Amino acid sequence: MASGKPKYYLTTPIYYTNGLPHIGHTYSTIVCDTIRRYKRMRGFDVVLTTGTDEHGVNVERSAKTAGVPESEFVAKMAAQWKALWDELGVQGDEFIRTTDLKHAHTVQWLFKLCRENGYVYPGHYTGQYCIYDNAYVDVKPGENCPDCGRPTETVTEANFYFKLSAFQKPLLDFYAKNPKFIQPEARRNEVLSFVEGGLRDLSITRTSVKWGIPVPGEEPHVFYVWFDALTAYLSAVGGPNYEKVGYWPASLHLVGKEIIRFHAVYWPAFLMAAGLPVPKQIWAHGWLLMDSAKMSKSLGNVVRPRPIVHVLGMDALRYYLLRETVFGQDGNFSYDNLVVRYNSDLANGLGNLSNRTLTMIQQYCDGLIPTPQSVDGGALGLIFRQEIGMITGNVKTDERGYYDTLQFSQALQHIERLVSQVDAYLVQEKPWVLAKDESQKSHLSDVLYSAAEALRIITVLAHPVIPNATDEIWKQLGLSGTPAEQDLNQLDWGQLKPGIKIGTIKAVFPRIEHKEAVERMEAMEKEAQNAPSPVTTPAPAAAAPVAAGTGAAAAPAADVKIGIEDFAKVEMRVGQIKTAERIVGADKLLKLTVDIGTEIRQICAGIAQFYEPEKLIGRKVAVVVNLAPRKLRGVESNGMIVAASVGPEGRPVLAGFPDEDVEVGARLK
RNA sequence: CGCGGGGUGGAGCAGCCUGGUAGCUCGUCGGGCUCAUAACCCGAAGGUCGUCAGUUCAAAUCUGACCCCCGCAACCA
Repeated sequence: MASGKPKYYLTTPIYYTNGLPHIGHTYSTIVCDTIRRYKRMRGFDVVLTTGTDEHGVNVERSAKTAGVPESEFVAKMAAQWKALWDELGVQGDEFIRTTDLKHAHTVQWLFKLCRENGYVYPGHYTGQYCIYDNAYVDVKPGENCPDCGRPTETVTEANFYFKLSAFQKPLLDFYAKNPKFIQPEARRNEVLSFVEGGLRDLSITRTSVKWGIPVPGEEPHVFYVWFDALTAYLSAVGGPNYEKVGYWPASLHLVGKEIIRFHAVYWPAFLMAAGLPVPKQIWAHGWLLMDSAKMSKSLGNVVRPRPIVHVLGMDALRYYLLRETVFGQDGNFSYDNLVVRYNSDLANGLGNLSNRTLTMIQQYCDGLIPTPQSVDGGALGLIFRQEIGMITGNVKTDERGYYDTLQFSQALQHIERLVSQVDAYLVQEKPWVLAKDESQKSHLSDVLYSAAEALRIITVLAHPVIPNATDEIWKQLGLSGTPAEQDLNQLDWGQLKPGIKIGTIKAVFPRIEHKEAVERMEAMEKEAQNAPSPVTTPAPAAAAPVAAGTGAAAAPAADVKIGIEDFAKVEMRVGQIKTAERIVGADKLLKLTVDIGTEIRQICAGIAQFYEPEKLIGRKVAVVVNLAPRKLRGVESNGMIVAASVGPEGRPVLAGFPDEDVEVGARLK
């Protein structure tokens, strides 16, 4: 560890293990891995931490559903997260689990420091608690649970508070002194206005939860989410011994925009309270939005990384995620686009260039890198020198390049341009013509040397994003070592040594038929969604999930079977709509009165966008009659009209009885 | 006055912070080349940069107002 290199510590979010990774988590992680690789090549001593957040009620509940102890449940989940990162070529240096012992020690230590400094005090948390879901919900007293609709109770529990309110000014001062602390700027403004609006103290422990890190000497208190999870960044690099290990404070926490507040407000406040150094920068990236229309009709339109990796390879996924969206902004994900990018940029672009260059060296130069008359590279060399500067910056002049500023799409666009330049250069110089003329021998050598040198530089530049393919090209060029070992500070035209014997030529990005590729990925995705969840399956046959590599599955608890006795609890009857009217100010809701045989009920239904109220009168529908009443838009609703949810947008279609005239009040079984 | 994102040639996007030739991928049309992964290169057609007003010598870019679209939340029991 002791090296003269500057240290760089970066982190992905610590992912919650209640579910399995989807494309969004993959995005965060791949970005971090790319930064890590880049910084390494830049001469930094880099540590990348990722990991899993494994505590809390949700895990408690999922484990119960799966019928396994919490520790077993999270161990399996964590193993799957880790396995996926390996498949994606992510080089995590630390994988921290919040159930790790060293993490527990760090959290307890941080708590102790905060408490000693007077920023922790015992208090009571009062909130609305859903006893059915076993969780606090964010509603007013008297309102029902937003998840299950059942009544909530006002519960008060003892817990410890963190004096966040004391940090409003210190935080604002800190933001002012470190204007780049929160990136991008839009997010910074958001956080600023949040903090300026005043900060309330934060409850950081629970007694209603068991699955958590115990608060020493204060059992049954356990630490609550953020105080636990955020601290993982610190426990990964030494915890209480952070000074000895030497990587704290973090250079960069990369997070999704939805959790910026916790990282930019709570986390620095905790650290300030403990008297510890705060991280240098928080970068919030955007979301990957799905064009759900095309994905799958079933509601789970979650895209997972594995099918893509299986069909196109991990480099393709990495490349696509970084090339297609502007870092920091929201982006779109689509299989169509992915395959188009793969074919145009990777197969036809870099892959083909590598192939044609090497083939010519093989054919015209006996497979040896030719000796040029001079190594300055002429016009092409000039362009390359410029572009190297734009992409990687220049340490000497302290200029920052696209990679340094996390403008990955720009960096890659410039690399593409270089590929294109070399293709044009080849067409212009026509080495295949020169090869037929003995007197052009030295010119031919110049041209093919330049092409090979260009390829070598491109390989180095692209390596942080597409590590596999660039390793392969490097080998095919006959070079020793790997692109990762190249020093980006020294990268320049003319460093390729003539006379090297090239390796075996092989397509690095074989072209793929568009339709077939998309179909294969969609089919795999679908299959994965239908597969039983590896953890929820009772009596896990030890074998499957981790090794099989098909572990992608619906979130646990999604496919739990119920017995007939559970179904019998639901009472559905035939009802006839008597009146129907729109509710003022509500786009989706209709207020209906429905005759269910024994009485006439008022029921709200979210179908206003698809059904005219007048046309509903007299219609017979299926009604769930024993549902707890709930107020919607201020209007009481006593039951539910049964409807099918059609299409990706979930358009409601009322269930009905077309075959026979049924009697109002008849029970559905 | 709920929060946020966006409206740029046929499609999908970049450029906007740091005003000054409107760029990329796909598609279309024409040409070239044959080393290469039906690839690659060159050229062409196609854009009032949502609307209106303002600032400026100069606006896709800055300011203001407005119109429209999309997420989330509310209202889908």
